[in-house]
Amino acid sequence: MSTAPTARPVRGTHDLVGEELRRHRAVAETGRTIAARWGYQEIVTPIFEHTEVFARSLGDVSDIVTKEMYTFTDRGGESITLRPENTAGVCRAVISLGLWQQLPVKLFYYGPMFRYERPQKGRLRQFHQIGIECIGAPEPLADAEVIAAGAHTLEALGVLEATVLELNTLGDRESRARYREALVAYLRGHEARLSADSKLRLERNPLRILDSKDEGDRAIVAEAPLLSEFLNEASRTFYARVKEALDRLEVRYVENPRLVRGLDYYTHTAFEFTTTRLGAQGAVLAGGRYDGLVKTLGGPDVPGVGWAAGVERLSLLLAETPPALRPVAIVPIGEAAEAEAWVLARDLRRAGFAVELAFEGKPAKRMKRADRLGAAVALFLGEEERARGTVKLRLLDSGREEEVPRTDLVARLREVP
RNA sequence: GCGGGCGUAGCUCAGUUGGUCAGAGCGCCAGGUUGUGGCCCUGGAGGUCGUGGGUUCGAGACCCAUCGCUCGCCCCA
Repeated sequence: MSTAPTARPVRGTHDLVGEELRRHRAVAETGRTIAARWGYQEIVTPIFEHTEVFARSLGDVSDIVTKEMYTFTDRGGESITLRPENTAGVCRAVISLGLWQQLPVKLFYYGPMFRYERPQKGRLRQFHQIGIECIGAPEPLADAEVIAAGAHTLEALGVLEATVLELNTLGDRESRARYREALVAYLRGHEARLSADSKLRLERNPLRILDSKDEGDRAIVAEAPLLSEFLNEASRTFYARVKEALDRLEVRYVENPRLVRGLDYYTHTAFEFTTTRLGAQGAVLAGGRYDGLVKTLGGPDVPGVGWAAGVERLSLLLAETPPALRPVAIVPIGEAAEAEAWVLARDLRRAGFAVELAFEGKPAKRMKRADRLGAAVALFLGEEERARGTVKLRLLDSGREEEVPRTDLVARLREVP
C-alpha cells in the first residue's frame, strides 16, 4: 500500500476502531470498575507536565528521561514533556490540589502515555495505561491491597492465569544504599567480563544488572551478594508483613530476588505480573512502593504505592472480543414511510435503543446493511403497516416475524435479548 | 540506539531459474428479488507490485538506499 505521508499515522501510533477499540475499552472499563470497588477514585491529569516533574522523579540517569521522552519548548519558552508514565503526574496533582491533607488518597487513572521507543508488539510510542496509586499509607497492608487490587483486575479480565506475580523488596533507602555499594564492589571485580550494556549500567543503574538477559552477566550475577542479606530489621519485617497479607488474601506470588525496577523512586516492595504470551514484552502490570517521590516533587514527606498496567498488552491477552452493540434497524418501504421512519427512529432512540436507519436504498440493501451491522431486529414500515398503525418486527437471528402495534413497540423491543 | 525477517488490490496471500505475472480467496459495489438480510449465481470497481536509484534488451522478482511493519537486544506497562 503506497500511502501519502498525510495519510499515514506517526510511527508507533495506532488508530483504535471496531474490535480493537472494544477490547481496549473493556480493559480500561474493567480497570475502572475494579478500582472503584477497592475505593480508588478516578483522576484525570494533563497528558503533559513541566519536564522537571519527570526529570526529578524518574532520576536523571534512567533511560526514559535520557532518551525516551517527548520534550519540547512551548511558545512561552517552557520545557514541556508528554508524560511517559503517570505516577509522577498523579503525585504532582496530589500536591497541587492539597489532597495530602486527607490521607490516604486512593486514585485510579487511565490515559495515553508517550515514549520514544522502537515500536514492537505490545510496545508503542503512544500507548495507554491504567493504574492505581495509594498515597499516604506507610503500612505494608497498603502494598498488599494495591497488589491484590491488581490481581483482581487481571482476574476480572480473565487473564490472571496467563500471568505470574513476581515479588521482591528493594528495602528502605538505607538498606538499598548499603546493598548497592556491596553489589558495585562485587561487580567491579568482574567488570572485564560484563556485557557492554552492563558496563554502562554499572555507573548508572547497577541494580539493573541483576535482571540482565546476557548469559555472561547472569553467571556473574548468580554469585553476587543478595539484596535480602543487606536488609535492615525494619525492611525485613516490612516485607514479611506484605507477604503475610498477600497469603491471607490468597494472592499467589513467586519471590524473585533479582526483580528490580527501572525507575529511581521505588523502595521496599517491587512486583510485576508477567506473561510469556507477549514475547519480549512480558510485563503486563507492575509497580511498587515509592516513599520518597512526593517529597522529591516538592510536597510533604508522604509515602506511596501503586502500579500501572499496559492497556494494549492486556488487550492482546484478552480471550475474546466484547460484542458490539446490536442496533434496531428500521426499513421503510415506500415514499411516505420514509419520512415517518425518521420520526419512529427518533422515538426509539429517545426510549434508549440504538437505531440504524439508512439514508437511502431498497429494502434488500437496507437489510444487508442491517445484517452487517449486527442488528438484532429489523422493523419494516410499509403501506399496510402504516394503515394499521403497526410495524412488522423481524428477529434477525431466527427470521421469525410478528406484527406489533406501534403503541406496544417499545415494550416489545425491551423483551428482545 | 544495535542485529535478523518482511513490504504485491481494503484484508489474507500466489506469483517457478528475471521474459502475457499483474493474479486468487475474502471484502466492496451492482444485478438476479421495484416489501425482507445471512446461502447461492452473474457482472463490476480496485494495485505506477512501499518509495527512490541502479544492473539488464527486459525486474514484482537481482543490487543499493530510504520509509514502514515485525522479531530479538535495550527499555519497560
